[in-house]
Amino acid sequence: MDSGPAGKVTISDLARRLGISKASVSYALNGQPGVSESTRARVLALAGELGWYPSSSARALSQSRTEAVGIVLYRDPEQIGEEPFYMSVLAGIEAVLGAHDMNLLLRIMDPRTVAGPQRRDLAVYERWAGEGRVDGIILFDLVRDDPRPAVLDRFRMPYVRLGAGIDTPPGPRNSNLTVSQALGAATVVDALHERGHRRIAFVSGPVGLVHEEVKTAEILAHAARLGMTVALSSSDYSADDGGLATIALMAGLVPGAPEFPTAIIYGNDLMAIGGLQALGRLNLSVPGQVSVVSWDDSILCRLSSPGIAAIARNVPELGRNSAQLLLELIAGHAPRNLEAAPGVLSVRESLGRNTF
Amino acid sequence: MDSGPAGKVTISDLARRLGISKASVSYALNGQPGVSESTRARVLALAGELGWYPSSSARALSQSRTEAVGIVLYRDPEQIGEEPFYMSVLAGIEAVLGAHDMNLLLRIMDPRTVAGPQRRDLAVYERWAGEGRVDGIILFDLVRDDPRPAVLDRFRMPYVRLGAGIDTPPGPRNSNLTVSQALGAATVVDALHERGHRRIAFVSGPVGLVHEEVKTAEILAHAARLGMTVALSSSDYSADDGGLATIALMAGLVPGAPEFPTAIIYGNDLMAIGGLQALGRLNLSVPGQVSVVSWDDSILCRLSSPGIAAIARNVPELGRNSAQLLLELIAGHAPRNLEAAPGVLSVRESLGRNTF
DNA sequence: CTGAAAGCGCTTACAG
DNA sequence: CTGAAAGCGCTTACAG
Repeated sequence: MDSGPAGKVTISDLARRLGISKASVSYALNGQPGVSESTRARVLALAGELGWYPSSSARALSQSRTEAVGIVLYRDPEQIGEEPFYMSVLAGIEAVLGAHDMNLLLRIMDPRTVAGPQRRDLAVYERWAGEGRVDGIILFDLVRDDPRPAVLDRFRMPYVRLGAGIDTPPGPRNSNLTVSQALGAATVVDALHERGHRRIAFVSGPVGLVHEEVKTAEILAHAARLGMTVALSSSDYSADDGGLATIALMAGLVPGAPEFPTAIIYGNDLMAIGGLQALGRLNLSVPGQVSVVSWDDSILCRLSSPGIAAIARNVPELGRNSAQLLLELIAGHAPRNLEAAPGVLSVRESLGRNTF
Repeated sequence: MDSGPAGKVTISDLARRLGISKASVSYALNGQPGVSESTRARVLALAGELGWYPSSSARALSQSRTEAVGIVLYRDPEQIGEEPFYMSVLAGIEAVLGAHDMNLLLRIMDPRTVAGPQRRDLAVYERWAGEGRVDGIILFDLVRDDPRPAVLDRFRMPYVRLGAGIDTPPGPRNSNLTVSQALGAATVVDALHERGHRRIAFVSGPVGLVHEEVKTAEILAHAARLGMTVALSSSDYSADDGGLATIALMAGLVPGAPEFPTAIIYGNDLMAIGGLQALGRLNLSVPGQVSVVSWDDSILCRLSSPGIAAIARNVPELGRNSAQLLLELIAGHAPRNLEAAPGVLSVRESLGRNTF
């Protein structure tokens, strides 16, 4: 009920005013043994009265714990804004972190403002780790030969890989939230096969992203088992480029011809949206002549007309699980992998029977 | 080029190995005067070799600067994921913060898990300020009699209000990024008036949000000047609730009747989307019988069919400007207000002539 | 130009 | 149960 500090209230202030030592104050405030209950009560009362808060820097310095977790989003900010995935997974992460009074340090970096061949985000990871600014890190968008784990390992910084392949082993200081792309691939390819599609196409996200490469491999494998053929293309996850990839894929092909894909799978929702528009420009009807399926569901797929069928994953749950894994690591528990629940197919108008 | 620290390298390590004092090392590392150039060079070389990084906690403790800025998003996480506004403004903020090596501390809190009448986010602001965890804060979603400024003022924590009314004065330790809703209201109401609309409706966001209240007042004022009438409703920014508000607004009204609004303005894109679907369910054609305009533009408005006309603001710029204002405050400059550029109307199919 | 020392606000063995 | 002291890793007057 005081009118506010004219400067920070410290445990020294509390100790002085109570005529006891800083140590006793600290024990009392932290619920540690070593003080009588009456002393503890007096300390807590005065702390409340004076509006004492522990200095996070002082605590971090003496405990080597910052109570913060870091995430770097290395993606075109414009895309990040349009793709609901990121905010949803962040919200899931935050729900768990907040419940444990942990803070999220977020960095959004635009890869396009790059000069050299080096990823600019590496410097941020190195700095955060070197400065001891965070207690752990969650890694998004893993790529083949990802350079980030080595940097973090060097500093003994705990981390979780979100969306690692199911065969990724946990390390000495890192767990993985694994995603089985095989199940997703089977779901979507089966759905197309059932509807009579025999020649399909897959427009993946950026080459190099592990989960996109695995998706591609799994789609190829599952389609081959069912005697289907797959045309491949890749794009940068944006709607515009997804449209371009679609045009490159379909240009010059005659509907009904043997090499004409009767269904296209897109690696994310934005590319599916762009693809849908491109198909319209090519005068191809969806789903009349071409079916469209997105690998991720979102409001965009629901809003589109026709609505876009999609593999729906529980994205906030992805976030919650990875945060949980990281908190365990930070608490000193043994690393472990956790497998994310597979997505289910949301059937919408863009998915139809092959009519050829 | 070392193989990595088996523990943190400190300035004491550097001082010992070079046979000089910690003070000299510190001066050398920070580009301060007080060391010879040759000593400085030796220190920098060794620091590089050993992979030294300053401890952020130690620095924060001795400088009372955390190099972090805080933001609390107190909104339904699901909505946040769907609405591109938040990620876009965060990306803009990050662009400026990152360029100044500042970090963003983000908290996403779900207001629905509330128990009492008190806003749960207040505790986070108080804690961040009390613990000295951030150097400044950006406030989103200002409400009437917003309790947050008082909390921050009490701790002398610098802050910027994003989207304050143009008449909000800067305080001793806070600047404002103001938005002129009058210009937006004039733009949209004029556009409707020109197209022959005389009775319109406005579905605002949550009552209590300052910018929604101001939007309402400005729309009413401008419409009155033009001899138009306005029916009012409010909703919670979600698509579903925007649909419900629309139904409540239009139910029982006969197209063409004097009290039938021929155009509806929505406070954000999600409500406009939901409203559009609701109008469809009411068998009202857009823009044949009702025109629709959203106060914020996004990919959702572009994707919708019919496309939704919208007031397009430069959202990342909003973020960049507010971050800039906050960095100035943190650097000790005088508070000031900055007025955001007014939005321009993106005309799309949902905006048509009044046919009654 | 350089070093010894105090201080930032906490935590944590270590003696009484 | 309580206090005096050292330490976390920096910065910054203050003497030489």
